[in-house]
Amino acid sequence: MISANPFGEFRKECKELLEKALDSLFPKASMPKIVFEFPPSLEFGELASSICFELAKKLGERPLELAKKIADAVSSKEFTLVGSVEAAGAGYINFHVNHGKFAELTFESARKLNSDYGFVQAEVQRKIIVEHTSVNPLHPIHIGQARNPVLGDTIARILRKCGHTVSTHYYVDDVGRQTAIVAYGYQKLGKPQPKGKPDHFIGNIYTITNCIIEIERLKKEIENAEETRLNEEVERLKRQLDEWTSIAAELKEKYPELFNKLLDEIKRDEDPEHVVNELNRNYEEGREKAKTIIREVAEQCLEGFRETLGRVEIFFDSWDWESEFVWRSHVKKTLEKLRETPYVFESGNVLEFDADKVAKDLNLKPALGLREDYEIPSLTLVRADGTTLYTTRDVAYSLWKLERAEKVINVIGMEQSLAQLQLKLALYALGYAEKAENLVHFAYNLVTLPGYKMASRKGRYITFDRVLDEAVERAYQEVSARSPQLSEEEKREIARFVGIGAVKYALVEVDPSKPVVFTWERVLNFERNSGPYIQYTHARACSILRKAARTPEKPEYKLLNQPIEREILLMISRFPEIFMDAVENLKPNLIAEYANLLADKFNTFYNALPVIRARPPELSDARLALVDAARIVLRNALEVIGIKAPRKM
RNA sequence: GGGCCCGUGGUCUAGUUUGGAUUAGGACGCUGGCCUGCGGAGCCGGAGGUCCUGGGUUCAAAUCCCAGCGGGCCCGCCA
Repeated sequence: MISANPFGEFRKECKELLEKALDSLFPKASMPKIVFEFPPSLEFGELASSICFELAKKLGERPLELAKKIADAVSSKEFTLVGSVEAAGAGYINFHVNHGKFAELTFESARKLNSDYGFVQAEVQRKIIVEHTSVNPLHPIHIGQARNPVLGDTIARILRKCGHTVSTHYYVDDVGRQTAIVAYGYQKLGKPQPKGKPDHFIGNIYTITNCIIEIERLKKEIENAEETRLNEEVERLKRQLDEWTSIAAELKEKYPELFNKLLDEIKRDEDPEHVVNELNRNYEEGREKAKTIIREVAEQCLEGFRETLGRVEIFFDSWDWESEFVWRSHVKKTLEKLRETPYVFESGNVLEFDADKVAKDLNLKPALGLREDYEIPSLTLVRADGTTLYTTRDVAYSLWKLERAEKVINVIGMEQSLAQLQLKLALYALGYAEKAENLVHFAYNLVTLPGYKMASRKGRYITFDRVLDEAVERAYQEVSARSPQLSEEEKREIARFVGIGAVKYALVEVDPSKPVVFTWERVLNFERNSGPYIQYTHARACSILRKAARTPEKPEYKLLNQPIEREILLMISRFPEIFMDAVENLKPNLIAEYANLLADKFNTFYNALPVIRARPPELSDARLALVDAARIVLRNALEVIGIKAPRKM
């Protein structure tokens, strides 16, 4: 017999036993919901119920007395996976598994299901779009943004594993002032061939151009403010100017040639900002000249992104260009429909969306987790010059996605929570309540640097490429020191998956809602609690199986009675439940944490007990089955978070 | 000013949604052991804690509620 969820079978049996016992003992009493918890130690069994504390009040008995009665009643029933039931502590009912039977079920299930073990299929399989990464094509992906692809890719992987049809989408944000700025600089340089990696090259042009334009803009604003004698305003602007001037000095030192050339060229324009705005408007209108230049820049950036993401084996099914939604009138049509609702109004020359009124009229605040007295800020849909804003265009894009999938998960940093809320309310306003409910904002917290704040517009960031380079280099040094006998090619290969495994693990391991402070120490960890540690443990398990060179013919599972063996058994049996928990709550970190804990236990086992030379042979066979099952689960867990499980390293 | 997120030994982190066991799990760092054993990227041991604070609910609170405090983010005709 095998099961997709061995621990679930045990849990089910415990529940049935407890229900029957309660029913026969207290046929008339209304029972609290039966939930189980994990005892603090295996001495107290594998599952426990604290129902007696609650029942004691209702029935006027002591919890422990009740627990004893219930345990006795349960014990008179027939068991299959349950081994024994007892009352303990102040009133717990503890359920122990029958180790022999449970080990057989668990290890045989893991080994037979193999690469499918743990991945319990969803009851309803859906079409799901996961939009993630979507870094603007202006500069390289930096380490602050790298949490996004790693989380997004893992979410896509776990959803696929439970049978959903998942499509990963990258939203190319090529519309807007920022892309116009970089294209402007690129044009000023005479459309140069990139030196080095194209996204890095474009990133430098962007930062420098943006900086020069900002300085010009601030100088003009200060002149204006001085004329009207707004002293506070002047001070504020001067502080901003100071900051940009120091950024300019940094950039000039780092990239003197590029900086000076851009400065000379931009100075020729009377009003660079006006040229940029013009370019932006021409692009939205789909004029050929603007299209050629902006697409050229964006494509170069994306080429760099594909290379970086390819290194970490993250790929996309669809690249959705924001401009397409503008040019093909999706945005215009959506705006027209929004205008017909009572929630859009003009203010000055701009068009505003009253998100708060929608929430109030449809009574959505409680469902959205908002207080009634919280007033949701309105959203500007259209600028005075007639161009649209990012969130406006995102409404059209979201509708497009929701027409193609039953559920859409947007992996976007939590700093965009308000915009995502306004977007959702726009869908409600348009009458797409069901679609709005199928739109999920998967919000994750920021990655920060200990010294200063990363700011891509200011050119202050550590690129993802650099982090990957460092990690692979460190891994190369490690592998060279540990295994000098390997060929150069083998060392390079191992260094690659070890270094990248370390980085991915570090980014996926932490609860997405918690902030992460980036340190090299965190990412370049190859010891306990790291990707490489789990990879190493997997390789160790493979090594035992390789040396044994036999399949376990007649394992006697009840001989696996050492505490560490029972702990590993329990963990392997629970992998399917951990996976389901990770899927339902979109918490990929649970799988990383689980894999690390299983690796810990496996290493303890490895060190304490012999496998191949264990006697009698039936015990050796049972341990071999355990090792094989652990190997399978470690591999499955690593693969579902996108980390390679090597046989050797 | 308003909203959201986070707060757990020196540092990092699990547990908080669904409250439970005299001992709040891990890791790093510190420290003492284990290299003739199936891979030492390992194993075994030790020291180190106001679970941010104060109230409340409960037989039981790191977990739930209220009020604060600290840090981050957002409240733009940026994305």
